[in-house]
Amino acid sequence: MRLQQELKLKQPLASVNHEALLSLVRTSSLMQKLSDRFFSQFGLTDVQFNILMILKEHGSEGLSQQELSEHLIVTKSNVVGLIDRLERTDYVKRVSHPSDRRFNQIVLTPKGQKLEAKVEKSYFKEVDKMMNVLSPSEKRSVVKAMESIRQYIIDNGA
Amino acid sequence: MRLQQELKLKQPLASVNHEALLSLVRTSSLMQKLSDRFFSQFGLTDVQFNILMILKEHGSEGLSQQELSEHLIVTKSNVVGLIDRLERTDYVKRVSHPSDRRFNQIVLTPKGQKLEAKVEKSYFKEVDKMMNVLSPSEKRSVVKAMESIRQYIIDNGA
DNA sequence: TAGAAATAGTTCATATATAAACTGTCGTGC
DNA sequence: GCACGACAGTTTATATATGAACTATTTCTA
Repeated sequence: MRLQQELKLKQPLASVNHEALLSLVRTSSLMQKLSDRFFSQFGLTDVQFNILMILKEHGSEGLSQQELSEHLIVTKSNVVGLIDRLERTDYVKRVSHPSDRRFNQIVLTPKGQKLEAKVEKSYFKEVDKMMNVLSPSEKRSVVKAMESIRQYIIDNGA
Repeated sequence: MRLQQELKLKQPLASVNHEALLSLVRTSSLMQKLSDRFFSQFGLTDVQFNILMILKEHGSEGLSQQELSEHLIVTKSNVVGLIDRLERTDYVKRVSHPSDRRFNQIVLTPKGQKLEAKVEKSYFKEVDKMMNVLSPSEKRSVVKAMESIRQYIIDNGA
């Protein structure tokens, strides 16, 4: 559907720049909702699955909450609650760092590892289904455009 | 910066599809943060400004909370709090529909109109600055790609 | 080495978001 | 004309997110 209709605008969008921006924002908002629905099948949220994937990559060493907050680009205060909830469901645990008691090492439990492996399979299938609506050259073009926008944001003090 | 570094991945991304998806998600997350910082100058959030813009377009008739929730693609229960907060700061008001007391018509106050006009100018300048990192053909390509993805999501029951 | 600065994590107040259960109002059909 | 269904809005419990103020621990420095 055309963006103008989707946004229920009375007037066409005056600026191509605004149209491009809104089309990005709108699309990622819908992708968010699709992913919420997908992960809720497994009793997870998208953020929780993302944490499980990141922790899997870091094995038994795990990551500190500070490091996790940098991976997720969220504040450390947010991470407290995220880990609280994942600990309650026994998917991750906090392990005290042996030589620096300021740190928690967050690691997957066996239960968390099992769930991650199971969900990951399904997840990549869904990703392929969705992204294959784009041709290979469209994908490259999107990746490149997104990189330019992120560079602008970083240069402007993100 | 390359996505792999930004996401602090140990391994390169295995799939182009996943790379394209993460590059979208990451970019919109950073755009969100940039826009948070921008609107906080004016004591607003991005969502609040979006509501002011939508209401401006609908003048003295306003919109019901239900209609607003469709514009914003959020649930009606979310709209309750959004309007509560905008009413507290006197930027919008709830007006009872004259012939159907189930409806609230949400309209801008004069204070809200003034703020919207002021912020809008600045906002479009920032949008132009950011989106002009893309060439016209890149913008068209992004708009087209985003439309394809949204179509997929809608077809898959968004 | 004692005090200050830096760092990791937590808590609190607040904003945004959902789903489910609820209230109040309006129409329709019998 | 009244019961029932549909619809608008609200409330509640929960998840995600921020910034500011706080505690505990470690490190740096005077």
